[in-house]
Amino acid sequence: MRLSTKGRYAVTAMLDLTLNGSDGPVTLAEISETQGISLSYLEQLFAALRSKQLVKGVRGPGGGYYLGREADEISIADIICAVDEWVEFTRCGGNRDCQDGKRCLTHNLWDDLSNEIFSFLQSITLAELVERGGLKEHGCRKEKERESIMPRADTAAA
Amino acid sequence: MRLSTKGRYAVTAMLDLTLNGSDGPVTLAEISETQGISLSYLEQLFAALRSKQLVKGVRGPGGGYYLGREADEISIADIICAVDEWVEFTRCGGNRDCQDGKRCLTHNLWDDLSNEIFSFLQSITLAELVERGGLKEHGCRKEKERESIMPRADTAAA
DNA sequence: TTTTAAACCTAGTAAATAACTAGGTAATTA
DNA sequence: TAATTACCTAGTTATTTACTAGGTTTAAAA
Repeated sequence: MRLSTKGRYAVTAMLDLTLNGSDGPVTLAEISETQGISLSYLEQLFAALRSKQLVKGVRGPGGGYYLGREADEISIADIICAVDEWVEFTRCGGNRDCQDGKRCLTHNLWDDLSNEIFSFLQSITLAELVERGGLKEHGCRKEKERESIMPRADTAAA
Repeated sequence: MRLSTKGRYAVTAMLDLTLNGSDGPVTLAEISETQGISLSYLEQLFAALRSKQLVKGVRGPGGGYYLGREADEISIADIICAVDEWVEFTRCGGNRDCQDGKRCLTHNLWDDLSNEIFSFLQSITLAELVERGGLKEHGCRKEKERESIMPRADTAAA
């Protein structure tokens, strides 16, 4: 499991879909504007998300993106795995007898950690994240200002 | 908490010290040879480890490195934090009201995950790792071949 | 039917980092 | 005094991140 800002961007964008997708598709231009992520970078992230059926694209004017499944059926692990492809913590390529028939000494460590992180992220869905954050009421973009989910890079504290 | 091969190299090297440090200091040349990590890169890693008192250097012929504390008093988190300096998962710089007085929606998520990973790695010491791996008997480099702890990059499976 | 707004696609680029190389100096032992 | 080690500094290459620039399709709206 790899953890980077890339995966966090993807989670942020998916959260934006969750919050604002109830009345029509959300455009990447909107997400780009609100969350401060470049449009073309979002397109790349969404290409990966789409290939895993986590989002559905609608072309043409009035188009945009929907969640590919219900928000309570998409885990954070799903999202991160889609954009940050799995990188083994070990160098063994995943085979269990990497060291002359037995597993190398650190193998179990990184394996366990990897599982730990994965199950943590898999246990949290987009729906739960919205509930937990208590920000469900901010989702209606027709009546209120859209809201940034993550601080912008340029306004982040030093 | 950042997780990269850098931190894994450091853990591997520290494990080598743990296994082979019982009869005199271990040289970086030995670790470099056995674990397949470049000498100069090891020197950089050990500069960081030394600054955190995780290792003690002994200069001159017959010199090398010892563990800075007992193996059961050094956690994996200690090692990784020494070489992979902490990078916030959030962009908030750690302040709790990054989003107009309230915490951003993903803040708690990354915060929780970060804590999860940290406490996992903090709960495991070098000593435990050696016991768990059941490789304690391989530590005597005078009588047996030294053993690679992690597969070399060039021999790793494709 | 034309225009327009969006997804969708490809290639390239700048910045950061990881991992390494090269070439030293300083301390300690034999 | 010579050898061996830690210790230090300044580069270099490869990879990845995040972005830019330019397209093409699709479908709604004018």
